[in-house]
Amino acid sequence: MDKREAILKSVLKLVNREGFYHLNMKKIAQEAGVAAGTIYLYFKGKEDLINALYAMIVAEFNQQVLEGYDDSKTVKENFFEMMSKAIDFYLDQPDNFSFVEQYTYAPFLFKENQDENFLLLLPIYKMMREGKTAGIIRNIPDAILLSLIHGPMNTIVKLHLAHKTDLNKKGARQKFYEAAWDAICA
Amino acid sequence: MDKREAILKSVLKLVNREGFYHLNMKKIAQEAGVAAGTIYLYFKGKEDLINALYAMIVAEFNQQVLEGYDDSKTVKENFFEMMSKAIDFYLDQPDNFSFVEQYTYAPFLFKENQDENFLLLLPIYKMMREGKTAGIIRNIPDAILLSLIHGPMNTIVKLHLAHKTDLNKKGARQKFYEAAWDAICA
Amino acid sequence: MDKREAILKSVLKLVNREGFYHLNMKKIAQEAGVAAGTIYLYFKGKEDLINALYAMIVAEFNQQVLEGYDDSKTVKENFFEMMSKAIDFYLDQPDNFSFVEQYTYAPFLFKENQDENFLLLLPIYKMMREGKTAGIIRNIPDAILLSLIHGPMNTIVKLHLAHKTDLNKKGARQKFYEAAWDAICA
Amino acid sequence: MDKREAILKSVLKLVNREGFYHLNMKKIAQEAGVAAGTIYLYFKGKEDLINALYAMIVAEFNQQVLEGYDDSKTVKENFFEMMSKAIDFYLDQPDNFSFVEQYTYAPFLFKENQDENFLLLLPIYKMMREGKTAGIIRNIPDAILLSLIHGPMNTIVKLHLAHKTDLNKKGARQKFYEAAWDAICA
DNA sequence: GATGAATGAGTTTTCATTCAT
DNA sequence: TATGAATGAAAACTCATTCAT
Repeated sequence: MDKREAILKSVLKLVNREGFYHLNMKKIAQEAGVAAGTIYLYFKGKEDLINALYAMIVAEFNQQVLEGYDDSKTVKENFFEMMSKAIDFYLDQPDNFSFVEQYTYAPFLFKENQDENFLLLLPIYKMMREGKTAGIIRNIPDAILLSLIHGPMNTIVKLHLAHKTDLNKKGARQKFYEAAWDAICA
Repeated sequence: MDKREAILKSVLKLVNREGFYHLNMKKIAQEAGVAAGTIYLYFKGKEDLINALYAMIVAEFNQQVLEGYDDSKTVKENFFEMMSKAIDFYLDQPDNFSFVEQYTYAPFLFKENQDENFLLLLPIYKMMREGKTAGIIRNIPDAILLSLIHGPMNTIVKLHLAHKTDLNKKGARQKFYEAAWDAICA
Repeated sequence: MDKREAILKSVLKLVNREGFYHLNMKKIAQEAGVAAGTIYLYFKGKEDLINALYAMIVAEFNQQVLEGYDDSKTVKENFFEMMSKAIDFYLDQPDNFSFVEQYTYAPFLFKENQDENFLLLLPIYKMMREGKTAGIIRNIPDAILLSLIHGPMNTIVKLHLAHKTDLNKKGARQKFYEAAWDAICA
Repeated sequence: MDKREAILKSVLKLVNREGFYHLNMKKIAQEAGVAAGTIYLYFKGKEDLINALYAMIVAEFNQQVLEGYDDSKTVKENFFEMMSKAIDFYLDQPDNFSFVEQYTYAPFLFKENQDENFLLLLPIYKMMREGKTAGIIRNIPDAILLSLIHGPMNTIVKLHLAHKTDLNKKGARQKFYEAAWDAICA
């Protein structure tokens, strides 16, 4: 495998397994099967490495979620589709979820710009605006809508990954989507 | 002030200001106005200190949220009341929010037991069960309900603290409560 | 002994014994009989440590050389006295010489300000100006005079320390002073 | 250009620009426009490279300085000529000066034999001995004479390169030569 | 000959914890 | 109780050198 890729993957694995706190360059190198110095051929340092990983995940997430978006479908259908894609993304690669959560809540850890926390939410914004224009989605502030979409999705994934629920159980997701939809539909 | 208290408060302040990653015992001592060694008179070590702080916040949170709970009120009233109390808790002491979020998403950082992540959700569980029994709340799995309550609350506080919305604006909270309620009511 | 002092002395010893190139914090700590981390209690880092040592030596040198200066003496007497004091300074503490030489010729190693290279020459400037005013010293540019004073002194010390000559041999210094004086006197 | 040559030149440039301390093989390679590994085709390692460069400069210096030497001229004329050639050497290629100085004062850095420090002084020794034999130069120890010749020359070049004086100014050199001569002539 | 990715030992620096006062 | 200087293990990072291509 490409070494840069291997290093990023090993960070992902380690952050998920042991948390940011226990992450160190030696472990990353070992997990990736490279020498410690090799990391510095691909990244300026720990910070750069972490940021690069976050950027990669965000890009993949947005791409995958927006993939499900189809202008010819109804807002509700798009909402369900996006929820579905987003949940799939994290369920397929649970490490991504853990990493993103830890990254998001680590103020000034590895980022200058707090706003990038919200990069992950871009697909949601798109849908929200279209729904409000069409009068299908409640006319309440964007931030509130956002919280009603992102919040439940985030928490349900967390609960699933903590084995507090099983989103793969038949009907489970449908119920969730419907309920979440009721919070935002006009 | 009591030294133990001062130390806990300074952890809270520092985690919020600089994040877990940049937290260290010297800074904690300085911020608290005590000597580094003094911390060890009150806590076994860094881990114990962090855990003690988390426990303290959880206790305060649960107490404050459950304070608003009144068996003679309707489920919806109790829901609104709880949401309100929970949001107040974090808006009054924003450092608590940042700390709890970071603590929660730092797997195996300072805790063995992942379950304590969910200690904060105890008040919600109480309400949920009563509402379902009374047929007022949707008969869907607890975890899904939980995600529909905790998720939005969590996200809206985050957005407020990031100045992406203002929960103190007239009507803002009411709209939020109503929407969140629609997601869980039968 | 004072630990800060011990650390500075051990840098001096090591730079003289092995050169800047082989200097490292571990060796400094060992030589000083302290833990590696202790150095950082007294100095911000390696750079700060080196600069502090240089500043200390310059201060000692200037103090010792100017001590011999007496306004009631002739310029020539003062010249001899200063040469003598300067040579004594380095012969008594030969490590100082090696350190200062290496520091001086290490561009951008540990210093921003190239001008501080010339701090050591302050006593010479004083004497030069007075001698020129009195018409006893040649009326040629300061820099040339400086080179005729500092240059020989510097080289003779180097040769002595390299055992190429012996400045303690009877009459040796006197001959040197006289010759050096002939270069600058009118 | 010849690669070996390019590598040597790039060391010279880098040592002058950033000092020995910041010199490293990667920078050398980049500056020379070759791959890091290529250096090892021409030199055994860093030490060998540095020593080769020093040897090259010494050879060039001695050749250039001795070029001006003419047995049919007077000792004084030869002295002036040598001073002139030596100063020209460093003023034409200032990097040489910085390199030689740093090399000289880095004990045990790259050389076993301290005596090679004095290789540069060979031309001076030649003149000195002839002058003493002829009774034109003071009958004082060689080392003292050496310090009176090499010392001022060294310092004046340093001051010139540090822009503290200008040896190209009309008459400047002549004054310097005369003064330096007065220190050594009988 | 030439490359430059890879190595890993070595370096600087940090920091939780201890302990003499 | 309280201190804070001191520790030293562990962390991030550097860099001379090698070697497969």
